[in-house]
Amino acid sequence: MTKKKVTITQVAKYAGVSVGTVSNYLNGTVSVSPEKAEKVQQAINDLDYTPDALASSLRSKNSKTIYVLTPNLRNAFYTNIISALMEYAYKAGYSVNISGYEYSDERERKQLRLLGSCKQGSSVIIFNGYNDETEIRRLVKKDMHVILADRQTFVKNTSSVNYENHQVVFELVRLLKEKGYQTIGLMAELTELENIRKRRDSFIEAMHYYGFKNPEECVFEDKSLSLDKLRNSYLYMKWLLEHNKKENLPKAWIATSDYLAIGMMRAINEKGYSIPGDFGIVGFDNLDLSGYINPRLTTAEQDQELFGKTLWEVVKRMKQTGKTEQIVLPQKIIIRESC
Amino acid sequence: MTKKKVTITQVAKYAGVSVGTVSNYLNGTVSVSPEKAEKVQQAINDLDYTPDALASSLRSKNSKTIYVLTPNLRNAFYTNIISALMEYAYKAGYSVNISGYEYSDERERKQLRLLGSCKQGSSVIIFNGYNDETEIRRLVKKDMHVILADRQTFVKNTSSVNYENHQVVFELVRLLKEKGYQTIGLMAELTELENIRKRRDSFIEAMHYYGFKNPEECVFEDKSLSLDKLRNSYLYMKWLLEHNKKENLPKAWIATSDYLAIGMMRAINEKGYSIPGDFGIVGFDNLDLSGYINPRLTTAEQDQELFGKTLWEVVKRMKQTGKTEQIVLPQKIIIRESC
DNA sequence: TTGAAAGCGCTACCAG
DNA sequence: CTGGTAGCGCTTTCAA
Repeated sequence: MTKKKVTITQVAKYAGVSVGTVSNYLNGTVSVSPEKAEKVQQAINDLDYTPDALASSLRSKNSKTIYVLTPNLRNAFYTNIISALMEYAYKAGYSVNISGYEYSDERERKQLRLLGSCKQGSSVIIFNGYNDETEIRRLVKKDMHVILADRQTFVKNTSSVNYENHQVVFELVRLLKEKGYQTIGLMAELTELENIRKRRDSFIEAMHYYGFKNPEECVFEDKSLSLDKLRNSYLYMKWLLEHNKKENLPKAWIATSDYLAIGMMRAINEKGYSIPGDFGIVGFDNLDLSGYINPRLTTAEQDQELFGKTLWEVVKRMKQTGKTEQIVLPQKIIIRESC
Repeated sequence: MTKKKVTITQVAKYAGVSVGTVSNYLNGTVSVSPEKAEKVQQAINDLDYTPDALASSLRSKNSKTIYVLTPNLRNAFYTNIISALMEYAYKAGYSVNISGYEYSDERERKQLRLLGSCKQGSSVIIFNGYNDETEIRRLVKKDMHVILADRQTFVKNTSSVNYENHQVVFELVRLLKEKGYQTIGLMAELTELENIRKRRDSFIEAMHYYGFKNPEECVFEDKSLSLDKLRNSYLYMKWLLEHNKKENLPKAWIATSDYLAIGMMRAINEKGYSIPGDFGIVGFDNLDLSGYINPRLTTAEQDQELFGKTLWEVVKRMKQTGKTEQIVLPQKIIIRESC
């Protein structure tokens, strides 16, 4: 009872024309006479024909899918960007293929390797990632368009889209200093990630610059913080609060992501401390939620819609011109209640 | 300077065997003698060959990609489920193709139509959605395996995975009654979505059952609430608070999603009211964040990891047996501080 | 403009 | 077990 797949050949036969004509009609590569066109359309309707995208791109070496490799889909930061990207892709008839590597570099390399079996000319967007230069070069050599997103590493013949991460940290430190905080701590995730490392380094620089002492000792980082951030930062902060006198902890905190900040806030709240009274907190990302929690979170906004849009534009331009480009997007500090 | 794509033919030539042998070696369909195997592997390494997935599935009519159609990626509910699914898919060498339809039924149909050009035998997972029966039937007719997720609509020859939405609402109403709330309101999104409608209907039933009067008047629903939930529920609640005396509003609220609940909480907070003192709130979903906000949100948990896993199992079973199945997953109420 | 024919890179089948 | 060969469904020459 299984209906046989309708092919272009059948359509051609039904319409009494050649497959070439049907193909031309479908793609508009060459114009087709009105009568034939009508017959073909009729056949398509009658037979309920849909072109096979696979066969099409096999032959035409031109795939309409964008591959996205991301740490995971559990972080709104990525999903917002990808959403925006998908939006543009959709309008242009592209589809988006997503995979996650859960912050494992081994796994990332594996996925990258898998991508090697996709059509040349496909676009590949890689979020963060590390220790992957070799695999990336493989892809580039296979003529894929790779775009490095939200990371600093530079690989030859790839494009990149990033947020500015130096100046914004300086501004954050200055803001906290101006608000009167005498000590500032940095709560940071896994520093193998380039942009987090950048924020860490800039933090130390800025602290020196603004006259704080021993900034190195104010950096709190932990591998656990890159996974299940909410829970682990909560646990970490809770531990800090239980094992230190309040006076010995920084009065203000910069968290390298809003998730971290929110987890910390929970721990601080539970201990009976107030924000921003006892501790000031600023985050990074400006998640949708960050303006709705209590107190509302001060954070460095990274415009994700813009990022997604930029990504799409780079994809398109690379297809057209084959040229790579490096783009740096600004961050903006959103001052709310938490510091 | 562009490197020509390495094909199976070249590998065969280089290794001094036939393409068939290389294919057999690669797929393990038929065993290959050790010497030949070694030669082939050598050739693969030397030439840096990667099989073309497209050509492979064109020929074998067996695609290893799962298509997911979701309202969007901005809701952690979906992304958590998809994350879990991706995890299983990844382990089995499948890839996941995601598109969003932004809650537009027209757009959903369009995407569904596009999916028609994918390989027969592919799996398609559709989250929510409505007015799409015709397109779904088309896909089924083309021998695709379609799985309806988180929706009640039944279409012949499709599988489905859902949460139980009737009993859980009864339990919620009972919980609030037992906590002493005299009036309960329901804050609900767009009711074209089957599961939301189900919650609404169950709410009215449950309210009657537990002796509340005029439950129909306690239903607050608005189309705006399905998009940008956080902001729009905040705005809606703010409006309600400004245009009604506190005594005239329900003392307890059931929101059909945590996002809605969080937006409402913000509005209540801003007005200077306390939770759960002045208003009790319960949500639906149990987002990661819901246990970390202030006050911690009581909510009906829908185990998203389990949902994703179930989805994957259904995909696999459909591929193996071709049989469809209907699965209903339980919800669990997580009692925290907000009521 | 149109039809015929030659593949895209791979798997499946067949004979040996 | 192996090599040869016929396609999967489509696009793209190329002549007509």
